[in-house]
Amino acid sequence: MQMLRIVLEPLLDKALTANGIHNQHWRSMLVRSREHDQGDLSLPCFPFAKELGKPPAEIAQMIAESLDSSDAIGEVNAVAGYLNVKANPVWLAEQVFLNAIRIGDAYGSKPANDEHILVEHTSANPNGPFHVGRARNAILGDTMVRLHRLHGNNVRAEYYVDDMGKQVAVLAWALKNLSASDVEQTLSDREPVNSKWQGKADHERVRWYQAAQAIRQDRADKEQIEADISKMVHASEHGDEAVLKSFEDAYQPVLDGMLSTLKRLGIDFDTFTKESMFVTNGDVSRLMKQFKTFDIHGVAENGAEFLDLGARGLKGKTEFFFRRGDGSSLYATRDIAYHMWKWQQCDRLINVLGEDHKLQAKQVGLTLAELGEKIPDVLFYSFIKLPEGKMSTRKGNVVYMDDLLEEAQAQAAAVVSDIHPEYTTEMVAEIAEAAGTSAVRFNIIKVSPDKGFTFRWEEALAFEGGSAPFIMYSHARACSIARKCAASGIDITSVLSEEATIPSEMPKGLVELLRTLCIHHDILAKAVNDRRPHLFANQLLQLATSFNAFYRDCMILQDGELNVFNFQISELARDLMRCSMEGLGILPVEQM
RNA sequence: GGACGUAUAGUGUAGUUGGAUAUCACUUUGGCCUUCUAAGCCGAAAACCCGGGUUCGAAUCCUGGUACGUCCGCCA
Repeated sequence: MQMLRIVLEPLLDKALTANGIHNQHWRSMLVRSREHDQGDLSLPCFPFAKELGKPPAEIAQMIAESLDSSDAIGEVNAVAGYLNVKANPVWLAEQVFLNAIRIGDAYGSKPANDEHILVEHTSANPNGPFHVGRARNAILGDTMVRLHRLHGNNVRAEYYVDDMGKQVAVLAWALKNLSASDVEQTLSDREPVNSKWQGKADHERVRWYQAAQAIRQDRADKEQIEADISKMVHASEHGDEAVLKSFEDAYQPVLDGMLSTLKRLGIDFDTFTKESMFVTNGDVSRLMKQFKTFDIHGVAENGAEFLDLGARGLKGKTEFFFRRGDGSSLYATRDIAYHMWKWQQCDRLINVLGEDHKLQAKQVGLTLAELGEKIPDVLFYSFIKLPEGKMSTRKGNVVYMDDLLEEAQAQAAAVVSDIHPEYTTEMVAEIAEAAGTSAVRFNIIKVSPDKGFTFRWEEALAFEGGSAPFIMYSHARACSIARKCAASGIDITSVLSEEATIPSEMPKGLVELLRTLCIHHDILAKAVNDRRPHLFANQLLQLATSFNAFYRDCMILQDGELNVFNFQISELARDLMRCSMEGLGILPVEQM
């Protein structure tokens, strides 16, 4: 609780000095109380024991007794060697009314500061529909974008389009050379496209890609095919505009299909940057020339070139190849050109990458350092697998995001119409869509990114306990109260601007809500700075839980009588829930 | 083989710049709707991979194992 810490530290400093403790190390020992019932901040006094020659319990007691009082401090106690300080609930309520808990908005409409942040995420090859594994990147990335905006930063969400190289070439070759019947014949042993997704280009065109992959292995003229594809790859890497255009015609509808899936999850991008740009504008060849001048530059037998990053501390395979024997560039080379370009337009750079990119990111980082550039922050995440094992389109062991969202919507609709038979079909569909997509996002974001994750339908579609609908429900309940007040003829605007009397005695649920409100911003800052969005997801669950406790203990409208203070707190909490939900991509519907 | 990451109740998960009685949810189980939305609330049971070390104090740090994941392409 930062706001309490600011008040407490000078008082503690004085009390500690008075008791003969002079080193300043204690500041880092003052931590959030582990025993929530005991306090908000705690100071373990064990390290002072040696210095003072007294038992820790006694020292804690001495400090407690010599601590000056303050409006901010409610209780001070010394237990088992710990000095516990609890904030005064009345003071917390004052802080809340003074707007100390305000956070920004998730749409970045009015950034509070001038720090420009570029978040690059997703950047999936445009060759097929998203499965839930690939979607972890998009959900993490979009959440980082939203949380940074909530934190007041100026953020750009960027998708790096892999518009050259072998994967796109294979897709382009297939669309040009294979008929629909060729494709269906080749893939006769696989599941057909779900009829629901017919006409959605990511689902349809991936069949061409898959058929081409099969044909490249088996067909009699496979060497000719390979040569054709190589020729296209080679041309693209030398910036051949006709070939790049044919690639674009092949992948763009696929990419559009993929983006419509993300759109359903509330995920948008500000800019799309094509990889080929760095070839056609000459950045890549300039970069390769510059690499030649480095003292860690090396040449292989066939003329391929590399940097020996072993000299810069890289372990294992230390040669980082940036140029093939035929003179063309590699993906990583272009990635470095891309990073230099990105650094020209932001103060901070965040890349969201799967753990399979760790080595590559290390190589890019070391090379950027060699070039005198800054190194980007990277948010790595571990993969999502299925109970049957690794997700693989080839083996048919895959769950498409489109299918998951449909199922989530359907199951949510069943719950809504069960609870509220009086709702119209349209209302049910709308609420179910919000609850379903929000639940899918939340179930992925609430888990620490570095933790492996096994996708299970029953967990992805859980709508109780620690889920998005649980949070949405608390918020909807707050909305319902406000509606009820308005309906009973209360002038909401004037009531909210009244100066309410803060009660000196508060029920437990109210105190808990105030304490939760007052650490909300601290947790947001930590989640953003440490790139750990799940911390904020857990805080939002805590906020919803605290609101439920407040709802239990504090009546707002009773026998037609409005409790102004309770209503103001309820509305503040409601607003904080709403913008926090938007920060995680949960839709704050007002009625459920 | 080498590098990196992960290991917490039956299940999933939080907590790791060392600190108290280890968080939350699901499951199991006992209660609460004639009062602002019960997708809710209150209670019970249940866990730090194994061995050593450092420390007043270790889930957290060091070390040695074990299990799982990822990488070790002139692919992207």
